[in-house]
Amino acid sequence: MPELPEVETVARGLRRAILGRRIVSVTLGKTDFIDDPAALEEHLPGRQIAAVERFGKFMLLRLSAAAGLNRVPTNGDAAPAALLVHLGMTGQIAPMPSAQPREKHTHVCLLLDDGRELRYTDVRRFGRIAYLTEAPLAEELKEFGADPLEASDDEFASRIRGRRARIKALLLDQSVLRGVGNIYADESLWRAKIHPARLGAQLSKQQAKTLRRVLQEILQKAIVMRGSSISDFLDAEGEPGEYQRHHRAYGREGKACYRCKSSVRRAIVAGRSSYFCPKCQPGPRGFAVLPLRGETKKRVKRRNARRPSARL
DNA sequence: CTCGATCCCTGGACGC
DNA sequence: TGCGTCCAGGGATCGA
Repeated sequence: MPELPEVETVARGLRRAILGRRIVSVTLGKTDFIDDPAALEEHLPGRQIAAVERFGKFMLLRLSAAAGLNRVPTNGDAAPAALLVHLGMTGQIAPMPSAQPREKHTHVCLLLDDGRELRYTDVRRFGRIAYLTEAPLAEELKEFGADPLEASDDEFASRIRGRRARIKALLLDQSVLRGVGNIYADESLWRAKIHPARLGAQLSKQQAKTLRRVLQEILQKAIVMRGSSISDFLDAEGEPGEYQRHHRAYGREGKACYRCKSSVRRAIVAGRSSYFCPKCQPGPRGFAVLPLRGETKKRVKRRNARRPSARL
């Protein structure tokens, strides 16, 4: 769920919190989502966190040469490197007092030189962590598309309008644009009044232009609001975001469209639940919309039974 | 090139 | 109450 705005929020928090700190030691839990766990244990201790960057949905902890060494390292640690961190669906990363008990599903702990621990927790382990030196890192990053906040009109249009894939699939494709996920894809398509199943090549120049503009506006506003907390997203300070209150399509199945009051519907596009207004965002002929799975009397009754105060 | 299907993983919602 | 099932979805991978 963490997409560009959420990752940007976490990266900014980390920048404030751990920039310049030195890593003292490494403790690992489950490691099946880590590229090369042994490399973390071997190369992180002694390194200084020189920068925290966001690249699409990745965070990049830039590591400078091991500090204060009285000998030349023989394992390559004199050269710059980076820790690549992807939060997947449920990843969280934050510095904590070492004395604080570790949360369940904590899989990486980096003890810092100020006594705190930078902890990575990830219930579902859809995230990814990798220690990379410069060449492999460059190799890794070159596969990705444009940053949606930086792409020009022309670049955006050429990446979208030259493709026969569905616009939703293109927005989600990290090799086309880096950082957009399911929420911000649906939100930008709603605002641009484009159905998610339209083909990239089908968009007019004007539609591509509009889509780029609203996508940037939405991402920027979401960053200001510190992202969307729909499941369990928390930033590096442990705070939820606020942008979920501004969602106009995502998760609003059966609710009234903010523009035309039609019922927002859901369909599977590019293998993902996609929310849109069937009136504002007309779809290809005969495009299948899923039957509403909204409120049944039974569900309302059940919820009220759990939370009686919800009726007041 | 593009598609859908399948897998990874866990917890919460739901139905019976 | 408890148990089984489905769903959430970013990404990799594979076959059509």
